[in-house]
Amino acid sequence: MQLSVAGQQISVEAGATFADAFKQALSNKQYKNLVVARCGESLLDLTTAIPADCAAVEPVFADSPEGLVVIRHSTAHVMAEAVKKLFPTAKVTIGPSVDNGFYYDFDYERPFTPEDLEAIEAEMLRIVGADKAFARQELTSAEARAHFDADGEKYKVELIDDLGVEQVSTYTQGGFTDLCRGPHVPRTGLLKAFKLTTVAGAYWRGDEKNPQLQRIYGTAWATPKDLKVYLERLEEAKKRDHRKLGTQLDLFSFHEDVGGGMVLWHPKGALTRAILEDFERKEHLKRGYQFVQGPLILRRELWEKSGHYDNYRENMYFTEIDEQAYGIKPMNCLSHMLIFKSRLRSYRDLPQRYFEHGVVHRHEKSGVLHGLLRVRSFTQDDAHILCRPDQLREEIIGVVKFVRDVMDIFGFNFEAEISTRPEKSIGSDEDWDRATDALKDALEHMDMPYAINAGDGAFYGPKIDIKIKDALDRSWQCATVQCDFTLPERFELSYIGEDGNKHRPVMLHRVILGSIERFMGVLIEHFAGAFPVWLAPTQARILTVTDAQNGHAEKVLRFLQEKGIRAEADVRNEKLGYKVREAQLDRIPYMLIVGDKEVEADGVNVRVRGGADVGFVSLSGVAQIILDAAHEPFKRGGMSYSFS
RNA sequence: GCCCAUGUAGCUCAGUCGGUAGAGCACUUCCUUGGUAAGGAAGAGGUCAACGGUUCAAUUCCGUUCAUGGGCUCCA
Repeated sequence: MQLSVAGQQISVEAGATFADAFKQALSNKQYKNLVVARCGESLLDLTTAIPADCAAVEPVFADSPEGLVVIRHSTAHVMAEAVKKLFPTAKVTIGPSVDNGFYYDFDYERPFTPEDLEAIEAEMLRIVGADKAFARQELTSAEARAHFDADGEKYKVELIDDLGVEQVSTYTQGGFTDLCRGPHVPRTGLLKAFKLTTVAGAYWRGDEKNPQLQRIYGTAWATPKDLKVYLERLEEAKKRDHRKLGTQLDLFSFHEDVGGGMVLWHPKGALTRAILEDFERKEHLKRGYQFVQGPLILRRELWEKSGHYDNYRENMYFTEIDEQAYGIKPMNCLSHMLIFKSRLRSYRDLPQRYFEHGVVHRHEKSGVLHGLLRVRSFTQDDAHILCRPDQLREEIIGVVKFVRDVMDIFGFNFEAEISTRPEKSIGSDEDWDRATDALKDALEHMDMPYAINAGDGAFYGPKIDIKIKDALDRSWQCATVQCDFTLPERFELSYIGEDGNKHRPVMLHRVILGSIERFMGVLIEHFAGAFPVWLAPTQARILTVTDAQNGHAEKVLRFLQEKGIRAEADVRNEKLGYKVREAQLDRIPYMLIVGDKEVEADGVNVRVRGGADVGFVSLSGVAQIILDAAHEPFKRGGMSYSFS
């Protein structure tokens, strides 16, 4: 038969496998790097006989995204084999590939220890060294069920029962057989680069009511070199960890006596957030938002009316005084609605865009707290837009544009997701459909691709979530736009229309940065602590060579401060090298060195954060350099900003 | 909330097989006045996370709580 293999027409005998075909079409080197075959949409084992309906086949190499998925999945099987060999009473469950690696969940009588992981990894290396074949078997569900039942693999039996199909496939390598759709690499010898990383608890089928299993995570790559690069990237991420940098740069801390998830902002961290917030306020004013502010606690009845008491109570803090119950706000919308409601509104007044840096408290489960990225007390850059239905689309577009403008300043890329109606929710199907359509419509108008997150909306309406991608290509949920037809209903918000009758406004909840705390955490990691000049809490530090220059340092400091530059002077009795090192570790953008020469010439010697030596610069010259650098990120959008 | 691990000086960590603790950096003082990533010396600094239990004796063993870390589930 004739078929196209990697773009070449070749002929193969009937019954030939994909491996036979590739052997003809590929160089020896390419062939060795081959993992599976792709025929149309499906990936197939190389050992599979070429089906009659397959006219064109493409190779999938080890280092391709699809190839890596196969390698990781096969490595998971090898790990399961190793675990069964070392711990025969462990029950296997599932073991998929994930980003950068794989995991396999086991039911075992005790937790696995780091020493167990070493032993398992050593056993895996033996299995890989033996270069065993992965063999696929097709069998009926009944046969497979009998096989796993005989082995006491109750989880596999449950999986087969739930699949509810006639035929299943299994894969065997060495003495280990696993229920699996495949495909797999042809031989274990192709798995050249893996490492077990961690062991963790996980629920069977992700449900916390189910038994807790032992999950072993590993990473696997096409080559040892790729593995090494990945492990180095992990090290890099560790160095950028905002919790570590937060201590090193003296930005913030947590205190056991304060409670979990409560941040204490130190002067440098508080200044940086103040700059962020100031920047945001100015951008909101430019876009027609109005500042408002509500209290931290509101009477419980109000939360009952909004539906938060029924739907969100377990996440709220409550307090009581004079027999009056109050809820500490987990969201800012109620005050904003009451402000809207405080007087009669005309259709001419809409949209009303209320903005507040609102401090909210949410009692997140103790196990989910994570540095600044998940806290219990945080500040949202929150706004509620109350508008007419016909203004909805334009308002959503305005918000998405706002997000784009702001994220450009930081150099973040982003992607959008639309989340639809969850099970626990309020409002009519019609309202939900209308709101969801408006969100889709706005993203389509903006030519922004989006994914759908079915059932992931807030209880009061669907939403667009915007995830930003940082310097290490990790994504973070920050901005969100939530459409809400239900709260205006519950609070009987209205405006007088052109027709003189009352009409119901639509409310948009939206945040741009999300939470200031989380965004700060993301920024710290994105910039590895080296904030851009406009955000850096200290923009310049004056370093004296000896105390003979203290007077000049004082003069330079005052000069820069008068220009609105955040500067400080290091006049300690230390050597210059020592001061430079500290300034570098503190990620100060500009080090201004003053020795006798600079006093003489009335200027400074500039060293920038990256280590480059600018040389001698006059006082007005250095102020200009710093102010220009602070302005740089805003140039692209024709924007400007300065904190003073 | 669940599973596992961890909690010793401001930071990073040693240590005590049960007899109340140590280093480096940081801090203070002194010497040193040194030109681009750590000059030298001395000093001070700890209820060994908190609370209970076992013990003649607990920082060490056990329990509980709190906090932190890695996951699960959930979220800005």
